[in-house]
Amino acid sequence: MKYYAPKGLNDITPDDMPYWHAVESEVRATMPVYGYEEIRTPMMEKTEVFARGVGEETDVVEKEMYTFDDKGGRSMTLRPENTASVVRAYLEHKYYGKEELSKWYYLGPMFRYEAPQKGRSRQFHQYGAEAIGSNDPALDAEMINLATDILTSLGLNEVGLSLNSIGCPDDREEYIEELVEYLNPFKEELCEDCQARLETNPLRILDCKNQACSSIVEDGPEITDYLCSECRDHFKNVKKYLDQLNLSYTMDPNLVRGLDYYTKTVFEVFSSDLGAQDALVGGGRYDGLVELFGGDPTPAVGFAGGIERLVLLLEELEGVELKKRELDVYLATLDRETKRRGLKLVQRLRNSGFKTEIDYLEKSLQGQLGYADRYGADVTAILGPQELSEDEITLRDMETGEQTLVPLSDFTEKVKNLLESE
RNA sequence: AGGAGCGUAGCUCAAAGGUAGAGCACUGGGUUGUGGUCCCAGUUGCUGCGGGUUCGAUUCCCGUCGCUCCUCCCA
Repeated sequence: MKYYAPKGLNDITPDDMPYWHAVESEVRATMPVYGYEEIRTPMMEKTEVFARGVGEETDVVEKEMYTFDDKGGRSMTLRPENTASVVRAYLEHKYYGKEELSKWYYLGPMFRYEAPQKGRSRQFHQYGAEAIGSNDPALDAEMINLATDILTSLGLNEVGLSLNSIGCPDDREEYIEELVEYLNPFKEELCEDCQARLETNPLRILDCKNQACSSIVEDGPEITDYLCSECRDHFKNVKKYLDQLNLSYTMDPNLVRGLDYYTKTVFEVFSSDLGAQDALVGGGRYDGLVELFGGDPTPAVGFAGGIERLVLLLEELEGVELKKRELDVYLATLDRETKRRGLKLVQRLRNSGFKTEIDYLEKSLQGQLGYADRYGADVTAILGPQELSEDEITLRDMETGEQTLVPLSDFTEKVKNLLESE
């Protein structure tokens, strides 16, 4: 084979498509129920949108962006996530003046340059929601409710919810100081990456999976102990609302998320049935992002979920109902003349909305019936020279094998009757 | 970026330093124009690519390309 799709960019073939459609239609059905409208932003932005929005020190910006110069010499980047773009669009179209609370959802491809593995590819797909304009902790709870609703509606019940609050920037500053002070004596025991993080981004040490690092962190200070009264109160209420909604969660003091814009509530939904990449959904509040992009201070909260990972789970799940190609009618023809007449009949059936197929492989009648059977045709119409000479056609009920000869003039009508009597 | 594994028929997978196999699928026949089950027969391969060792390599060695999983982080 000479040509392959580029590494990490995958085809979604017709075999996979039923799962994708299941996810996409669930998203499109559920989002409006919670009051979210769709927004579509471009698949690329000027690089600074992500560099600034997501944060210069993040893994995503530091090493995972697909960045290139366009012909005008502008640095462009394929979107690695969608929140920054949505906020940019929110400000660009001045939605702050149009509505007090913007509730939007999206669905589409994202790009990150990483080594592909199970549940991770360079082009991947996310669905997500953003609510811009309210700091109500009930909205955080709604967001989590929405995210889990989509998963459970798809039949995934075995998922976990991790929750934390990383407070406001002031809280974090204070906490980071404490954290660094605590970690400094252990500096030599930390992994190389974390030794660097101690300088650049100490919070990221919390979610380092290195055994040594995590056991050191375990006995260290927890950020929730450093929240200001407002943030503490906010978080307390988020939890209260979650209880109210019967959404169970696990507190994870080390959950800090990889993107810089988060404030207060952060959460992840994961599945133990996935491989190493077990996060299905990630999200949180980002009260500072709108302001960072030049707008008035505007609180916001959102989440994003990965479609590939969902599809992986759905494929393993029994009882997901999938609509495969399935025929209503197959029209068998036996020679050139009957094929010619048959095409017209097929056109008529299709215009009436029946899924209809005719032979293009020069199969024998036996072969054609086999094909009809394989694709689940309810009725096979047989048009041979015998039928044609009498202006008739044979209708075969594929379930019973019963055949009737009907006048060509009544064809569509008779097919319709047969299908309806099923 | 580093580590591990794997590339054999359309698919799933065997084999073994000496003629490359099975199941499924496909085609034909049993049924001159009748599916599902059954029986019989048939088609299918640059064994990823390049080099080396050898009388002989698909097998052993080296390289290369591709895929997969893992480390890190995340969707």
